[in-house]
Formats: sequence, structure tokens, C-alpha cells
Amino acid sequence: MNLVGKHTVAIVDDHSLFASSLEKLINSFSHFRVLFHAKNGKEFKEIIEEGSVLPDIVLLDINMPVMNGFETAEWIMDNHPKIKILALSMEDDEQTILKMLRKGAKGYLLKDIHPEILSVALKELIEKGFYHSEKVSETLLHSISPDEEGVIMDFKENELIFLQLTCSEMTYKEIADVMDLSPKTIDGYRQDLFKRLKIKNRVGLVIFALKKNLIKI
Amino acid sequence: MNLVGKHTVAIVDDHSLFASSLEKLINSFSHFRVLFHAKNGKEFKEIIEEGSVLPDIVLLDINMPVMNGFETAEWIMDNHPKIKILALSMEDDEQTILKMLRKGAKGYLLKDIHPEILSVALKELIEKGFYHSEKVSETLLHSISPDEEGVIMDFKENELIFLQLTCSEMTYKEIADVMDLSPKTIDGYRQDLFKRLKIKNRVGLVIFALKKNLIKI
DNA sequence: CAGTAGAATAGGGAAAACCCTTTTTTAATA
DNA sequence: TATTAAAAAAGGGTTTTCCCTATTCTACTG
Repeated sequence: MNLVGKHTVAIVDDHSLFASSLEKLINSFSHFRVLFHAKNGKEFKEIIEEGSVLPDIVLLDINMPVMNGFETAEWIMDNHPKIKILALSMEDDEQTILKMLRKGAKGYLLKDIHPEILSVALKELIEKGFYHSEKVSETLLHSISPDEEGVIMDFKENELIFLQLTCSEMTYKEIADVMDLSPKTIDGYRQDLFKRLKIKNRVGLVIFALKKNLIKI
Repeated sequence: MNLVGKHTVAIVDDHSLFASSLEKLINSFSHFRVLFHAKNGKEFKEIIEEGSVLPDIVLLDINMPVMNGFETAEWIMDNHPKIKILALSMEDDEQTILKMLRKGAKGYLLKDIHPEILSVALKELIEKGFYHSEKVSETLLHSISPDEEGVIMDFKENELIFLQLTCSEMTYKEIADVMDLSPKTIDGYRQDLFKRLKIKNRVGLVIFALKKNLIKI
């Protein structure tokens, strides 16, 4: 809450056109005012550390270069837990939403929502301390089942290298060569990943790696 | 140019938060005013056909449901060629940019640009009739070399379906089943694409399809 | 109606991917 | 040093992918 009796918001998003536009929109809401925006987590951190005022709310994009939404959320929770994080992203997959909520986000909005929703979300964030859209609530329900993400998402170094190389036109034999391992070992990695990720073939691996942003094309 | 002496802009983008925000931003520019926005090409078309005034400029997103940026640009050029199209997209791959320019776009902006650039682009669009950023100019240069995109990028309906299905965990036999074709025909598609795209295996197809945005994951 | 081009299909074989199971190696530690 | 768990490697068989070539099928055209 700043001098003029408005709640303050910081925007962290590398799409500066979007960020600037969003700023205008938020400033048009009667009870909110944008303090500043940053292109990524690192820049945000630096601004905060310069000692200026803290925002009440941070609108946090997830996909950013340098320091992404997850890392940023973590830093915020560790250093300024009073700040309320509202994750803002294009991704609507459950893993991403859950991960963000686990990192401490108090709400999760898709970028294609109606502006009115944003207004509601900001208000609720201040009043109730959180905002959960239908999609998020639904995701939370799903997530009650003891899931295996933790297990799944935790890859060993070699597995990550293998995954990346798998997303190329190399044969497994060639991959074994560059990784300096026996083809049979590679076959073992392959088999193990297939089981853990419940997939059927190499294309499944490629799709998985892309979805989880383990590789970029 | 409307009554107040401002150039009019329409926004066509399915991300309504972005669109609304952008509207605020543009309205804050002294010489421009947003007339309306539409969630996709179809909605835009309908609004125009209702007979209201035409915008001077259309900010056109590319990835939209229902009627995408390419189709919309085509319709605009066919029906209201005076409208200046400024393509606005996340994608910065050459194929997409070129395709959009071929469809008649007078400029191409990435969504992560600085707001000031948008202002410049809008002005130039009015004054010079076009706006070409460095990236676009560069792309145009590249495109001068008599390359094979035309040949390559022009897929038959069945090939596109095949490509999409190839990016799944289905076997070719299963693909043949759902496409109601002989496995040998599918094998023919495969072989032909491998040759034309100079790739070695199925992963190559997947990567290609993703790069060219033929599928979304 | 014969000719022709393109799409669909087929034969058949080699290479790669896939799968289940077992053994060896390695490295940490009780 | 014996124990143990994880990583690496192997054996061996099935399925799918990959590749080259040749034959129908289909629809259009001279």
C-alpha cells in the first residue's frame, strides 16, 4: 500500500511490450499501481536489493531467460515472504502450475484471461491472500493423488545428456559413441526412461523433453 | 483517421489480457486510438462486416484458434487492402515471418519488443506504409537466395496429417490405421518427406514439424 | 480411348529400436 | 574385507523403422 492508498504491484516479464501494456491496464484499476517492472528474476532481485520499497504483489512470468519464474519465486519466498506472488503464464499444464504453487505462488493466471479476471485476482490476493481460478482448483484436486513428479523430474546428469541427444537424428549407437558408453548402457537408459515416463517410443522422449523444456529447438 | 484526428487501430489476438493491456498502451500514444479488438480472425471479420468503420491499422496475432493470422491477413488483403497489417507474434522464425509478409503484412513485430518500438512502428506504418525491423530486413535478405522453401513448405493435406501423427507415440502401422491407408502408403509418405527434408529418421520429422510450427505440444 | 502423371500400394531385406533378463563393474560403507 | 546398491554392460529375441524398387490405381488430358 503506497502513499496514495493503492496496493503496489511489480511486473516481472521479459516480454516488455506485454509488461508495459499490463502496467497501463493495472494503473487503470482504482486500487492498484505498478511500482516497476523487470525483465527477469535477476533484474527484479537487483531492484529490490537496491533498497527501494517492496511491492505488495509480484506478477511473475515463468518462462524468462537468466532467472526464471521458479527460481525467482524461490528467492522471493526466502527473502521477502510477505510479497504475494501471482504467477502469470502461457502454460496451463498441471506440472507447471503445481510447481509454481509449491514454490509459493498465491495464484496462477493464464495470459489469455479477460482483464476483469486480473482485477478480481488482484483484489482477492489482497483480501484473502490467494486467488485460485477454476483451472487451478481443479489442478489442486488432481494433485491430491500421491503423484510421482518428484521422482520423475529428477534426472541424473547422464540421463539429461542422453535425453538431449535423443532429440536429434543420431542413432542410439552414435549417442553411445559420443557419450563414450556401451550401446547397451544407452539401451538401458532408454528402457529405464520409458518405464519411468510411461512412454512407448523415442518420439515420446522427444515430446517429453520439449514439454519439460529440457531442450530447446 | 477518426474524428479526433487519431489513426485507428484494431487488435486481433486471443490473449485478451494482452490485447486489453495493449489497448491501454496504444491509447496512451498521442496519435493512435484503438477502435476495437477481436479474439480471432472470424470475430474481426464479423465486426468489419457489421459495417462499422474500418481501422487504419490491424495488429494481428498469428497463433489464434478458429481463424489464424495467415488466413485473416489473406481475408483483409482480399477485402480491405487499404488496411495496414502489422503482424505481432512470439515466433521469430524466418518461415513464419516470410509467410506473413507474403500474405500482405506491412510489418512484423515480436511481442517482446520495447513499447517505444511499437510506437515507432505505428508511426512508420502510417508515414511510409511499412515498418521493417532489423530482424525482418535480415530475413528478407536471407530469403533472396533462391531457396527451396516454396517446394519444401508446401505440404499436401495428407502429409500434414501424417506429420502430426508422426509426432506422437503411434507406430506407422497405427497411423496407417487411423488415416485409413495402407502401411505401405504411409511408408511412402515417410520416405518422400525424408528425401525432401533431407532428414534421417523419425525424430528429424518431429523436430522439423515443431520448428515450422506444424504442430503444437 | 490411349497416354500420362501422381497417389497408393507392394515386396523384400537391412538397420535400428525396442524389450526382458542377467551379469559384471564400480564405489561407497558397515 | 565382505556387503550392498547403483551404474554399466551384455545376451538374445521381437517389432518397427528405414530404404530401394516396382507395380497398381485413379483421374485427367491429348
